[in-house]
Amino acid sequence: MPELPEAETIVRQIRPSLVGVRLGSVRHVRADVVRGGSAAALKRTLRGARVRDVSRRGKRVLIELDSGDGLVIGLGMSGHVSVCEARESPAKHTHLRVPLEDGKRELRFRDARRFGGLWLLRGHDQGHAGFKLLGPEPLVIELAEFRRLMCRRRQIKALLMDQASLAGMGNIYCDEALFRAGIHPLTRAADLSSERVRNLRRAIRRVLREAIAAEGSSVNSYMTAEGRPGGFQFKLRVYDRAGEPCTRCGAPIERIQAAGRTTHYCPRCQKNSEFKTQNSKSES
DNA sequence: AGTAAACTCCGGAAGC
DNA sequence: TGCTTCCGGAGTTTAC
Repeated sequence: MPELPEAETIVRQIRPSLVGVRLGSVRHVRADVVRGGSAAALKRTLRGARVRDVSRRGKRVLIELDSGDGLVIGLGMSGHVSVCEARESPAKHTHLRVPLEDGKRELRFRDARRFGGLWLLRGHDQGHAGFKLLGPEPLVIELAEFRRLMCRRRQIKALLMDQASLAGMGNIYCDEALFRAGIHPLTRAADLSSERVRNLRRAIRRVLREAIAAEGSSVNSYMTAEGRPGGFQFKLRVYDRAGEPCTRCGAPIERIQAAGRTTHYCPRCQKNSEFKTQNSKSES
């Protein structure tokens, strides 16, 4: 599932093909995949526009135009972005095709499950555009601000996954960061000691940087923009490893529900004192 | 107000 | 082969 490292990988790969390039007329767009703005407005905005930059916000890809407008691509859980040969026959579930000015290549967006989508950003509402405001970037946030975030009473896992609190963490990297920080996923954020908060921020930064270096995790259908699988799935320590031995202590990794999500953790390495941990209803 | 849970969208994968 | 079930990012709704 594409999260911050996967989005970052896609951005790095398509950026060189797009920056400074003029877009042609939208060749195909599936109307109900356009969630911010209309398909007609999207066509009008993209046609003839020059790409100023390609960047990432949280787990979303942002294509900024010289006009000041922009296109946000949300990847959902099965979204794929690529710049490919225009004559290449489009894969199933391709919802957006935008030719580049050379006419030989195309920007494409494909998303089988359609949990992702497209948002048109008008110059004046950068950051909003129909979807909830995003929280700070986990690789940028300073310790003091991170501490303020952790003052809430929510479960730490729910808080980390909430895009309005922190932008870019999903199920995989949440579990991995909590493991590295030795924090039980059901702990209330406000109950974390000062030292644990500092460790958690460091664990988040490390796991995200390592995952970016490996071009993301291919656990389901994720592929880089260049069509290759990432490499970080081989370095996951708890995610999708229920029953397998902990890489640190050997205890079997457990799977529970937290914040409505499948959650993996080591019961020995991520043990918080009892009064700091909420009881799980669905321990398996 | 803050938190949490249920429901919704959808198709691939797994299980029977 | 064909059915049913499960899963999830995130918005919305509902309930404490």
